[in-house]
Amino acid sequence: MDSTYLELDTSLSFDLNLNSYGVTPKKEYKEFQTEIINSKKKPSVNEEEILLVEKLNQVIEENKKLSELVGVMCEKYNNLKSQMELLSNKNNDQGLVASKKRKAESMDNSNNNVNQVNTDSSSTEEEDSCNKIPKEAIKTKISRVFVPTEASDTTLVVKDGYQWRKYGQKVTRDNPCPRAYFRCSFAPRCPVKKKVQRSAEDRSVLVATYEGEHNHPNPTQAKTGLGPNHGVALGSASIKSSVSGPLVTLDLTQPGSCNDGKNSSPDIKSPAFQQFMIEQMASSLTKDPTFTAALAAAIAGKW
DNA sequence: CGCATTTGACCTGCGC
DNA sequence: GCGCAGGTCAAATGCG
Repeated sequence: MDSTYLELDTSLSFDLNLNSYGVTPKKEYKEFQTEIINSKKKPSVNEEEILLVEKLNQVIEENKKLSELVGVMCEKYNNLKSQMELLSNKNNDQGLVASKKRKAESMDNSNNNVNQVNTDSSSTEEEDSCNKIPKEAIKTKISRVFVPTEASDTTLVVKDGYQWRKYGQKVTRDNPCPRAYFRCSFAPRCPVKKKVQRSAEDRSVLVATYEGEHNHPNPTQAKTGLGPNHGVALGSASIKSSVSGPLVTLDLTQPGSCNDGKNSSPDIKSPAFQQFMIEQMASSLTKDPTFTAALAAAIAGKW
């Protein structure tokens, strides 16, 4: 399988500060502040200037906090990833001990097979061919999407273009915010599930975990010729803009596959790829009208 | 009336 | 074996 990783490390999160462009945010802001002050020589606008500087400082602080948050998230992701690699290595060493999957999941699979038994036998053949490997590692693609929302917004809705039907909600131990469970309802047999929960650390961030792959095109993107999975970027790393803000997608697909347990895409770690990602992020931000409008508003002191 | 959402009950895996 | 926690089911409820 072509599972790919977004190898995010803390350095990348610092790259988000645009350090890679040779310009530190602070420096840029300071230059900007002096520019503003120099450009406005009227003594009557002093108060306005002070106000502007204060607001810019606020933005700097906010940027700092966001960078720290991304850093923490990346750190945790890397920790989890290394743990998962350790676990998968263990499994390989032990001759791929059968995973203790829940009966419900196997029932889901059997239901799928029942549904498809008359029309499609390929799925059962596929399972037979990979009998020795845990189904989870083969069939379940897991990716995580971080969606910035307003903290006051209590709805656990992540607009990704697909149609979701909520089938459950649960409060988990590690997070006081409830977790909502969704199934893709666009196609009746689409196996994709989605869990949405607010981040315990930052209530303004929704964490959507996608499991599985859509067996149909994205309803909203089908017109543009994009194939399945592009809407949530399953199986790939992506940064994209949305109405509510930029989405950061992390693919948590396990390294274990039918072929091997090694990372199949080392290029992602390369500086070139990270540079590409940075450029994509910068491009997304500058192209995002919401962001540019907010920036303009901040400059104009209208926040 | 049909569909989506809510929510308590139930099921299953896991650790002790 | 028991209890806990995560995940799912399905009846009740709400809404257009």
